[in-house]
Parts: sequence; C-alpha cells; structure tokens
Amino acid sequence: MKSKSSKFKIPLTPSQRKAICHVEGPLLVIAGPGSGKTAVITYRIAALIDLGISPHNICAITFTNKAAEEMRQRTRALGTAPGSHISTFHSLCVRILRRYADRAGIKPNFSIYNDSDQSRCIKRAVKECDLDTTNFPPARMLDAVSTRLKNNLIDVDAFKAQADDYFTKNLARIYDRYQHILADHNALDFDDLLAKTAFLLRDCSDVCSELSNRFKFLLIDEYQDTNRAQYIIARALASEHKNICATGDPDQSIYRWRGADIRNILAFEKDWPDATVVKLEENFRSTPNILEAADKLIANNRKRKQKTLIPTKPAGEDIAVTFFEDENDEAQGVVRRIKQLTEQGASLNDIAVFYRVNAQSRALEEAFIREKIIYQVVRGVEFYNRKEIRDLLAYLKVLVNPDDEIALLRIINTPARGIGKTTIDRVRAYAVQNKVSFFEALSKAEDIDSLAKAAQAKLAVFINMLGQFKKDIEGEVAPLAQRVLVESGLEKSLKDEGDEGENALENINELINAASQYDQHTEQPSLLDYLQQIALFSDTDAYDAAAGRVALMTLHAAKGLEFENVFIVGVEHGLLPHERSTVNEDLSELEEERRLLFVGITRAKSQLHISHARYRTIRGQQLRTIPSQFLYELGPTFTDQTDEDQDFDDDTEQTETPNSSFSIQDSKFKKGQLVRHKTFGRGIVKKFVDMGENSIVEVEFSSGRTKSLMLKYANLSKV
DNA sequence: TCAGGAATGCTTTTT
DNA sequence: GCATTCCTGA
Repeated sequence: MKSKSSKFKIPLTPSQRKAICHVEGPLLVIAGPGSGKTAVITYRIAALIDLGISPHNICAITFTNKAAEEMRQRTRALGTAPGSHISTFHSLCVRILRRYADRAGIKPNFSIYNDSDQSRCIKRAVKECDLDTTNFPPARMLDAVSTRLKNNLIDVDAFKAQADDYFTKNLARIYDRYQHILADHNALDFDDLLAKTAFLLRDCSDVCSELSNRFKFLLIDEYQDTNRAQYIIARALASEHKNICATGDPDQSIYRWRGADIRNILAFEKDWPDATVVKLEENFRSTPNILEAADKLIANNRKRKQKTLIPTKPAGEDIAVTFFEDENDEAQGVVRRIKQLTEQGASLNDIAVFYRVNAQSRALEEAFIREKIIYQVVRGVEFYNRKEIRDLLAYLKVLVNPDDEIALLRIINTPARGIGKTTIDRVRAYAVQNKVSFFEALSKAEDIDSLAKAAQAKLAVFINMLGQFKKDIEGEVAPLAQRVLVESGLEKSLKDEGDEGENALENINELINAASQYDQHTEQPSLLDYLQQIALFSDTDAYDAAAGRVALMTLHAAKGLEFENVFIVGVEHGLLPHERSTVNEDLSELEEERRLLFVGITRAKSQLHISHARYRTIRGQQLRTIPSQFLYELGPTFTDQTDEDQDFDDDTEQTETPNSSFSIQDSKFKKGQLVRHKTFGRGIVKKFVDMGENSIVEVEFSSGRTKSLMLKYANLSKV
C-alpha cells in the first residue's frame, strides 16, 4: 500500500498518508481548513480502487453538487476507473427514492418542492386547519416542521402522540395537513428526501442491506454539518461493513440553523468504537499571519475541541482591518484595493468578497459597475427563481407530474387565457366532491355543470395542449422546452411585453441552452431526471472559478473555496454576529457566527482585508453601527486603519467621542439593571457583552424597542 | 376577468 | 426596501 502513495503528485504528511491508506473499518478524519482534505479523499478513492475494489462499491457524499463535481474530476485526473457514486446527500436520496419508490410508499415521478413551494403549502395547511396566520405564522410553522420535526425524523404520528398543549397540538395538525397536501401533489420537500430515505432504510431491512452491500466503502465529507436524518442514513448504509470514512472540522460547522448537529462528528468515536482517528492540522493554504488571526478568533469558542492550525507557508502580509464611513465607502474602498491588486498583477479569479447577508451585495455591485470591474455574484438559485423561468419549468413539471398543483395553478392562466379564479374554484369544488385530483377534474371539464360553456371550452383547449406536449416527454429535454415555449403562447406574450419581455426571453434561452447541455452530457436524458436535478441546485453550484471575475458571495457559500485575496465586509455587531443570533442567552448561536467568520478568514491564501462601516443602511434606514466583538478577538495587532482617502465630518466625530465621565465602576452592567439614556429614556439591560472599553450593552427601552449600544458612546446612567 | 395601486408582511445563512 | 397579497373599479 505504501508504495502506491508514490503515484500521488504532492508530498504527503504522515497523517495524510495514514488516512489515504486506511482500508477497512471506520475512519474519522478531522481536517482543519486548508489541510488538503479533498486531496486526501480523492487519493483514498484512488487507493481503494488500486487495491482491486470495484468503483461501483464506493459511495462518496459531499455537501454541494459543486464539491461532488470537483471530486469526480479529481478522481478522473488520477486515472481512476469511473463508476463510483459521488453525489450530495440529497441527490443520493432522490436516486434511492426513485428506485425503491413503491417500498417508500411514493410515486417515482415526484416533484421536489423548494422553499417557496413549501411556504405556499404550509400557508394552505394553516388555513385548512382553520387557524389564524397571526398566531401561527407560516414561516415559523415551516421552520418547526422542517428543522425540528422532519430533520429529526419525528413523523406526524410520533409528534401527535407527544403533543400535549394547545400550541403543539395545533402544530401537529398543521404538520399532518402539510404532509397530506404534499402527498396529494405527489411532491417531496428537501426534508422529505432525507426523511423518507431514512425511514425506508429503517423499515425495509432488505433495501438497507442491498444498498449497504453495494456501497462497501462510504465516504462522507463535511460530516460536521450532517443533521439527524443524514446521520441515520449514513449509519444504515455502513451497517453491514462498517467502512465509513467521515471527514470534517467541528470549527467549520455553520449549518446548525438547518438542523445540523455538531454532535454527530464529536460522537463518531463513540458510535464506532474501533474507529481510527486522523487529524490533519497542517495548513498548506494560508500565511501564518492569517492563521494566527483565525486561531485567536476561534479560541473564543468554549464548546470546542482544542485544535491548532500549523502553518507551512512563509510569513506574509498582516491582515488589514479598515473602518469606513458607510457601506458605499466600504464598497468603493474594496474596489480601489482590488484595482491596486490587479495593477500588481493579480487575476480577478484570485479575488473574492464575502458578506453575511445577500442584501449586502447591492452596494458592492454598484461600486463594481461604476468602476468597471467585472464580477460574479455567486447566487445560482436566483436564476431559477425568476418568474419566466419558473413559468416554463412549471409547464414541464406538470407534464411529468400532473398532480403538482402548485405548478398547474401557475400555468393554467399564464399566459392569460381567460381562466380565472371563479372557474378554478368551481373545478376544485368538483374535485373535492368527486374525490378526484384537480388535474382529473380539469380533464372532465365538460362534466362540471357549474361551469359556463365558454369556461369548459377554454379548459378543454388547455388540457388538450398539455396532452400534445406529453407525447414528447421521453428523450431530450431542450427540444420539448422550446416547443412548450412557443406553443403555450409564453413566447408571444413575452414578445408583446417590450424590453422586459425581451430580457425574460433571453433568460429562457439560457435555460434551454442549459437543458441542451444536460441532454448532451447525460447518457439517458429524461425530463423527470432533469427536473429532479435542477431542483437540487444551490447557490454555490453557480460559482465559476475560471470566469475571470471577482467572486461575490455569502460567507456560507464560501465554504470549501479558497482565494489569494479575500475581503470580508460588514463585520459589525448585528450583522456578524447577526442580530438573530444574539437575541437569546444561548451562546451556541454566537459561536456559530464566530465559526462563520473563521470559515471566511481561512479561505484566504495570502491577503485578507476585513472591513466595517460607521453607518449602514438596513431595510432602508441608515443606522449607526457598532464594531463586531469579533474584531477585538482577532488579536491586538489588528487595530483599525481608517481609510485614508476619506474626510470625516469633524462635528460628528466630536459628539461621538467617549464620555469623559466614563469610570470603571460604571463599566459593568448586569442583566436586569435599570438604566437611562439621554434620547431613548429608561430601559432595562437585557445583555452585556464584556469587552473592556469596547463592551456592548443591549437595552430594552420603555418604547418596547431593544437596542444594542456601545457602552463608551451610549452615555448610560444606572437608575 | 383582470390591471393597477394600496396595504401588508417579511427581511440570515441553503440542500 | 422589496415582494406578495389584497382590493378596487372597469
């Protein structure tokens, strides 16, 4: 085995070699950022195949499609025989569910519902339960159903059994109703893909052992971000042979809000007592300067396994922390710096800007456009959320799955063909009364007495048109999409719209191009497969590393990537850490925000620029900001540099200087302390973040508003 | 039936 | 600030 590793192009460390050459039994690889983790996984796949193991028996699971694609390419580049299964958890589940649909109690042609489809369904569920959307806000109900219940594999019956108070009982009803709606639509949401698979593996031991026997070697990446359902699936698939290799880094767990359970990786050794554990601590990516900052920051997390980042690169430039006036100045400053970098020979491919929330991209984009620097916003799903794209896709979805009522209602009168609300209501009434699906009722329009003759005729034309399309459902996708575009009248209605319609048509053409790419690159293209695939696209999948553009993305999307030069903007209290993570006492949410910044910092290879601004416009309101506590945690060497090109208004500076009467006794506030503020009046301290002279107090004022204030500026007096 | 404007809600991160 | 829903009048 040892001699085999010589075929790999890079010199390996002893731990890397150990991980690559490990064959049988459970293996946990704790891999710090930049430790060559992806290389280790791909080399290990190659090494297994070299040992004579069939690629068919290897299954690697990644977090994003992008990562899966990269892994496929890298194994291919090593000259490895193809045939191993490399995909995301969700894609794997789709495959399994399609193949064992009857065992899972579903139909194979199911639709996959995204979050907007989900929210429509949950709204309907709340209404059908005769509950008020103010007391039962759909968004929160969905979060409860999705993150708390489905991701934890609590099914409707189990939850009903444990529901004992008014709220929970009603939540159980909503959950029940919601699942019924999805089932009626022959649709699964993202959580169902995982949950149904987990239940299938649990309840059908023959399916479980069949799959477990096929996937004799299981590799799971980003194990720190698996949720309960994914954990159960992994355990089931490895149950026969126990050849499970999990890789991950607890310090990079950033998906707790989506149900990820960091305990899965922390308890790996308990789950698999004879597990081999390998730690990859050497960092081949970043300069020691960057790693030092990352190390200092993450050391502030209490719930954490001690781990250090061992630099291997020579010292580089210190990280820069810059203070701007507002988000536009910040964007301008970033662009100015990028221009300097390119003048020094940097390629735009090597530069990325990260932010906490998508809305922050706007100021940046404006500056990039103004200064004519080309960029890409890594936000792939946005494309699929455009109205015209969703319209065309809805036609295609209905052809595959006529029970998909969301898609059907979307197209029934798009473009306008005179089928209005009254008609739809009457058809639905008929469907309910006769216990047939909405689509069936539509097909029998002439039997619905309540409908006017004109309405019946319009419905017949519509259904007939769908029937014509359906004849071409097999085979290539692009020609069918083109045909639907023209014959549905969508093209004409967009052409009549003028400029906006032109733009929409261009987008549709882009979609059809993408579909024909799919047709060419897939052995047996089918509309069903195509639709199920694009439903699982994510933002990160849109990133094009060779585009010659600066990449703009959220910190979440940055996971797994690396750049020579990284900018992280808006490092302010309320944004990073995000205010939603600071509302309750629970420190673990704050720790996740810290990990998020840690992920961002460790993407940088040679230069890191962090910035924050004095003012920021949030929801249309310009607010005074507070520097993030994380800035102080990066270490004392990184003091603010005010951007040299700007003029500050001296008057505002004056009024903002720290209060001279500020004294040590006053510098500690406890929760519950009553205070007075000169403009906001009386209030009660909700939270105190002690950072010496940079401490932050959160005060709920008598107006009912809660504000975060920086102690040295707030001028608070104790009451 | 439908267009257009007003009102309302929602606004973190994503497979 | 933006998107969706609601509502009104033609």
